[in-house]
Amino acid sequence: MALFQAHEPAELELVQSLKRRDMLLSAGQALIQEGQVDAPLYTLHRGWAFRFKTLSDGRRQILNFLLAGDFIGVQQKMGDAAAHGVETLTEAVFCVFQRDSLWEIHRRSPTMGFNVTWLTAHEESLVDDTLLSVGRRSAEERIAMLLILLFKRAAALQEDAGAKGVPFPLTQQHVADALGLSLVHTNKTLRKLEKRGLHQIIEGRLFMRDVKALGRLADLYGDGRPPVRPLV
Amino acid sequence: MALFQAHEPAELELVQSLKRRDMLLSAGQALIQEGQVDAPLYTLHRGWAFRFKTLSDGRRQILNFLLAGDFIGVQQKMGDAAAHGVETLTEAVFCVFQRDSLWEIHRRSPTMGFNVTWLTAHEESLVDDTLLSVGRRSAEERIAMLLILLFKRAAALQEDAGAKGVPFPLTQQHVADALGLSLVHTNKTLRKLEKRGLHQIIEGRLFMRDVKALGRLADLYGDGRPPVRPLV
DNA sequence: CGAAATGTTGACTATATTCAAGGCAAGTGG
DNA sequence: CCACTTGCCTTGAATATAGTCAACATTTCG
Repeated sequence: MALFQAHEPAELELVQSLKRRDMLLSAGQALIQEGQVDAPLYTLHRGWAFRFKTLSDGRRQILNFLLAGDFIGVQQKMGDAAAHGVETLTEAVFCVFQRDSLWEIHRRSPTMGFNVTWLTAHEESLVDDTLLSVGRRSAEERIAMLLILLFKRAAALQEDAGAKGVPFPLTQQHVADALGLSLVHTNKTLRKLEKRGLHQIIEGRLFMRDVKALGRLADLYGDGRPPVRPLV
Repeated sequence: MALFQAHEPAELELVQSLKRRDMLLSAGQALIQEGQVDAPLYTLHRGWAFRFKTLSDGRRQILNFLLAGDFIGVQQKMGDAAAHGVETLTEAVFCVFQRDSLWEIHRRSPTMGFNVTWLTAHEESLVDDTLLSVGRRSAEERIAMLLILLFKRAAALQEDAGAKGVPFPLTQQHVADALGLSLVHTNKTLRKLEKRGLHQIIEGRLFMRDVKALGRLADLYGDGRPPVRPLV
């Protein structure tokens, strides 16, 4: 797949040797509980998931969405409690690594170690983007931004996203929780943009009807296309 | 200093060999411009700074605050434009590395490479925390959270923070931009908490007057004490 | 000393939240 | 097969939190 770098056989072997097993979860299942100790490392092979945090009264913030190729669990140190939960949005397959694989990767392959750093930094930059949205964009702008970013990420994983759209497995509650909005306001804003002909969500698929207008709304720099990335 | 891990002589040497020079900036100076290409890597040795992003109409979001020991610039790939700016809050000393040091660190010391990954992941978790605040906490709660977190971080770098307070070089505009609030609302909320006796800011120093009440307000789990960390 | 940056406060407004009610589609059990 | 529940989407009305505007005080700094 064009999104991912080609890797040396030795690197692939290394990763294979650290891999424990595959894990299949159905939609809406928890992969990591908030506060869980010593959660393993994962990569997401297929499907969608998200990382989140909650306050004690139940308010939830989605930190980012996870798509194929995302690496999960670098944040917590060994022996630490997970600072965030991870839950699936669709049926999803994860590749499970034991906790100390992070160290093994660094020890046995500087290249792969570097890749892990890069992946981690890249994920941070996604959270940075969301923080800018949630802190400084209006509801309309936030939604425009989210649609563009998710569309681009999902489109990088498939062929003809323009015509067939991309999967959009989020409920409006997920959108609200990702953008720091209430469910009701999210619904109204989503409807407004759809009525203006900017996008459509039909049967769980997202279609971009006016990317330019959405981009203007979101004040998006650059093409927003995800960079080519390493795969662990 | 108790906050930082002890390192092997070989590791210290490696870092020294990659170091280009020291750099002194006065307060309010830009270290990295948003969009700047091929910015070097830095560590912050002394002083305070912050990372931020702006929208084209000037709205600004502060992503996080940087204190002594923080590593700067891992996010951008070689040849990439910086996705965020960095600016000093106080006079500050930075240690400058050339751009490819990141790779050299990984190549020449798996341990230090691992540390860089850890540091990057840790910084992400700070942004995660802020995103939770900005997305789901009220203005009062956000401010309580920010005060606690900055206090703990600053206190870890000095002796008797309880009595003498910690430096607090932020203007109210910085607080507003970090929390996604307007300047006026930030001012009013800050005054409200101060009148309730939760904290005081006097001559650029922050004093915690009722940490428990602040913690309750912020819905803070754990002790919020920053973990022991590697130094690069 | 004067200018510029920062902090403070009140009045007004707007964006977004909460509350409430209802619709639709899918799944479940009798 | 049909009533019933459940989850998700939709909409209007009332409310609240936070934003904007404006004016002035205070501090900092050249």
